[in-house]
Amino acid sequence: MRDNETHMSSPEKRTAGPGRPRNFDEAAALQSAMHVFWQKGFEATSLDDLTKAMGLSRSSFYATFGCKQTLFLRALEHYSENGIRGLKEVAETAADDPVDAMMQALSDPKGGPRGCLLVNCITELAPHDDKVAEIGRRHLEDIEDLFAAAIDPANPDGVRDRASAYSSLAIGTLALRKAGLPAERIARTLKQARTVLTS
Amino acid sequence: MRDNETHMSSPEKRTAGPGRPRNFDEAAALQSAMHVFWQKGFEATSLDDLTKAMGLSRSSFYATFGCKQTLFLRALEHYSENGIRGLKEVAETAADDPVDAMMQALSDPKGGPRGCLLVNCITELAPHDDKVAEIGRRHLEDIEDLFAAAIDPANPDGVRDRASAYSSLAIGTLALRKAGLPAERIARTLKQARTVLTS
DNA sequence: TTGTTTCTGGACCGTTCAGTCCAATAATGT
DNA sequence: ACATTATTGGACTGAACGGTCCAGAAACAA
Repeated sequence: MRDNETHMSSPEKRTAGPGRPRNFDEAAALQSAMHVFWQKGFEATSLDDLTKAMGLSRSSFYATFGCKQTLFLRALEHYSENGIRGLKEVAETAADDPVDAMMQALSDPKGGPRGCLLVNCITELAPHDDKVAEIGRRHLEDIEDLFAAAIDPANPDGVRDRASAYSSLAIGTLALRKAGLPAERIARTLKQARTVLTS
Repeated sequence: MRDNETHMSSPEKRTAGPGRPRNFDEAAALQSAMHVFWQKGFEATSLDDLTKAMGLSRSSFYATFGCKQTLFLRALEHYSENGIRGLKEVAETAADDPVDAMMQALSDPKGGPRGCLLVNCITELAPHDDKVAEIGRRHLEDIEDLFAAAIDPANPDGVRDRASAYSSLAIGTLALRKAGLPAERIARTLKQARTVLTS
């Protein structure tokens, strides 16, 4: 993505009528694409990577998703929605210490060493791509909101700043993971920092 | 960088002798290259970008630096050395509260919204490139060492974990910056978190 | 079956990429 | 001045990129 204004050919709306129906699941394809972007980043992901992972021909790809950039943004939205919903569930499930549970979930995401797709994309693209920055900002704010809601209401001092600190801390550990530092040490760090930040 | 094993043609050692001397400063060229990588990342930086910024012809470029990948690694090393030295100076200068000074410096680096070159590269490349991961790991550990040394010796409990928490926190805020969150809010968050983490 | 509509694979296009190569040039020692 | 050596710019290469296009196959309604 070297340029903000891409060709952006939009997928023509096809009238539903008689004729061959598509034999792939658009949502599943989107999910697959998301995983590729997650693993390789935007620039390093080629159309061959995408079509192969999605099980689509190039034609179907462009007819359905328009262009790489459009698909990418949809994948980011998809990731964000799923991630925030999952994080909310984590907080609700671990009602005894939702903040700690959220920190663990953020720091050790299901994506494994791939980290958080949106944090990756913020780092790679946000400074040069407004749309990515926008989605990223909203994602981060959603996370902060969840932290703010999970913070013990008996300790309401500087809730917003503490929520921000929690998410920054968790996000920061992703870089440590990616650099190859042992997960065990990171978890311990997080645990310790959390007990201190609570007070 | 789609592949770990690149062509890696090494720059032939030129015997010093009579003949035209090079009329550019290798260190300055390296510095310029570093800034380009810092701004655009590895993948998005083309050789034209590099040669233009460095003021070199393609021939001189390859004769001097071998290949893009090699230059890149040298730029990372250069950045790390400079950064760690600068951070150490920050800590020594602000002797009253070196931890706070370091956090500020890390969170609001001279690179501005570009964040930290090494954190960017860890995010973009470390999972697929061992050498980058190695340099990044060392950089992060150096930062942690500086924090550990700066922590009040009257409070020696869990020094290592606290140092790790400080750097994670500072590094995490870089993502917030890149996503476009206002610097003022981030600084406030950091300040508040720091006062709590000290206790 | 026939007609219609949509999907599919692969060929194709123009651009850009990292890297190579060479004739011309410029700075040195003698 | 001359021979020597390294630098320089720019042309070039082969591969990979994102995106387009089309002929044919496949699935529906009738």
